Amino acid sequence: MEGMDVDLDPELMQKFSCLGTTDKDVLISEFQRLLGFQLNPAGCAFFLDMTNWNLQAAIGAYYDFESPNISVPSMSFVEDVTIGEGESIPPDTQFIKTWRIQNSGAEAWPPGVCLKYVGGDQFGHVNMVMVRSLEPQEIADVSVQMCSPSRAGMYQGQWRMCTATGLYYGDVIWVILSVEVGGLLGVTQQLSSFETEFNTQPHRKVEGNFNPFASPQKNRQSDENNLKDPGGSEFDSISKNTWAPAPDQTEQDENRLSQNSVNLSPSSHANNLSVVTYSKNLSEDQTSLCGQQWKPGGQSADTAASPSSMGSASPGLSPGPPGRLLLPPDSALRTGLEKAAAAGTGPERRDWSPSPPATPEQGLPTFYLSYFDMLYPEDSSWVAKGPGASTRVEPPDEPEQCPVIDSQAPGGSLDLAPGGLTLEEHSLEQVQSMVVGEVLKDIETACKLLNITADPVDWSPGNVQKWLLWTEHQYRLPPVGKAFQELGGKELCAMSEEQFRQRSPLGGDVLHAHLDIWKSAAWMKERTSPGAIHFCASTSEESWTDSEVDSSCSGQPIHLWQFLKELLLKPHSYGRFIRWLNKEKGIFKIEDSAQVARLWGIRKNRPAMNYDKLSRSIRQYYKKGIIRKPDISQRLVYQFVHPI
DNA sequence: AAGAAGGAGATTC
DNA sequence: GAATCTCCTTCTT
Repeated sequence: MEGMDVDLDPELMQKFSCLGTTDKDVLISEFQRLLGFQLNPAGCAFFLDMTNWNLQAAIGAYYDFESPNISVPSMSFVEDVTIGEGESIPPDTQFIKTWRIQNSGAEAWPPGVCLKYVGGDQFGHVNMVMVRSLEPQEIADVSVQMCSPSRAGMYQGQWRMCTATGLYYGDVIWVILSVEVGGLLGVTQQLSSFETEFNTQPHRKVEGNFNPFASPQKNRQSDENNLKDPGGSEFDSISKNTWAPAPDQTEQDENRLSQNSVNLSPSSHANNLSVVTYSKNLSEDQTSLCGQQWKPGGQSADTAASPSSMGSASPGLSPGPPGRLLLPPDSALRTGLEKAAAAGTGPERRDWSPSPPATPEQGLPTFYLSYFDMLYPEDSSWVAKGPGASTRVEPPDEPEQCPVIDSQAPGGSLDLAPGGLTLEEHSLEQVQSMVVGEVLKDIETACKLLNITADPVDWSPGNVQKWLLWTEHQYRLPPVGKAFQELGGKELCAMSEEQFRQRSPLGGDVLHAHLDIWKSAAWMKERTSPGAIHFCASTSEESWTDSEVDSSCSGQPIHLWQFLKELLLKPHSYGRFIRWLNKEKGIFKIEDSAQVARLWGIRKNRPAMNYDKLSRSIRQYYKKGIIRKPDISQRLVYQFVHPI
């Protein structure tokens, strides 16, 4: 972090000098302009490269690295004005969601800030509303016009304030929607609209006690129970730990530690785990660890800890206490995780939530520590014995069912869950097994996308290269180039960490750690289902349920339409690249054409793949009756002719 | 400028 | 030969 612009690696400088594409030049100039020309082009290129040439992410990275003391606006969620906890809404109903928020900082917000949809369900087409610059401590209501989904169930979406330069700040605020036939809220709102001016102006100032729909009591209770907390979301507490700790917040966090709050979907989709977060009063040493105290391979820590990878949390596989988890007791996973955690390398899970990933406040290392702590209760005071912590497990991607298991257990509770475990232990076990499941799913997904087996030992040199490319990309590792060329899986697995480091001084140890995770996962899989390591037979209920789509193990080359469905079936992992607009009708939208093309290129081993080519292939489906443009044609929106 | 549409030859399996 | 991949032109947003 320190001296980033001073001591740029000569190799990187060389790379920068070779960056000749117009696109990159444009990005560099735009980046430079947005930063007020504080940074030279090489420095701009560094941050852009680090963030996969995502301008917004690069800006976040820059502020994180270069300006730790920069004043970031503060925003605290005050309460839900409309759509409080326990209120239901009928399907397909327009409504206004209003939050009450406060500028909790000491400075007025900069002009041009907005509230942006960052994850979960969007409920309609609005994904952003401009918000007036609030003065310090000023409270305002922000409203968004939304429409409830057509199917009953629990839904949730996340929104967050964002500056004009793309810097996310403040609490992640939530829309929790219970859609029920006969739900009253929409009716209430509609009726109220006759009497009361609708709160549609996003920056309407609060006047008096105007709040036709609020149920503050319920909201408050709901906050304490689970999904939100009154003083700020879990993200906020994390962000404050990693960004700009506020004494008040710390105090609040400590106070909040008197409860454990675990929301688990009964379906226990392991995917949920990627968004496990918890409010924890991180000790100073933990916080400093989050701050990249541990630096594998010197510079790699800085590189790998790119904030671009921070907005996500995939735990990596971890062994637990022997006998408690299904992991090999002698697994090297802990080491691997520890390093991955400390390096701040996290898979680029852009869907889970308060993305985008590159906000400086979302310290991925913190998330990793979260998992790490969870899996090692003896090392931490998390659920089992902490003075308290709040853990949140997101509702599933398919939100038809989202009951909440609320383990509101005050510290020291000895409530017994079935099996004689304390409630905390029970929750911990649930979380642990979900973490494991999550990692297995990550690996499974990678296997399918890369068309490789799960067991690294079986990899051909080509597979190894794919895996390396994938891991570099996912974890933002410096490219290893030809360092592992010609190596097969066996050779790779036989290599020590030191050998990894020798071949790739900048990220070899992290690569080694991730390979360990794969090895252990394969080991585990073999133990549980001998001879079936290839994830062909999905065991989870939601994983690749559409068998016609799952061609990766059939030996047949995958079709583009199948690949697209694969991505769509994994909104948890790829929702930021491609997502359903209307699953029933098969209408989907490519949100990030470049990334989808890139994934397709990886899958087909076509490095030169781009959206132009991919879209041409999609268009070939028009006459075959596989994909078409929807009736109302929109850019990047397509429709499967025969939806599932 | 990016995306959409579609022609046409090349490539891969 | 099917299914892209690649390159291209033209048009639209």
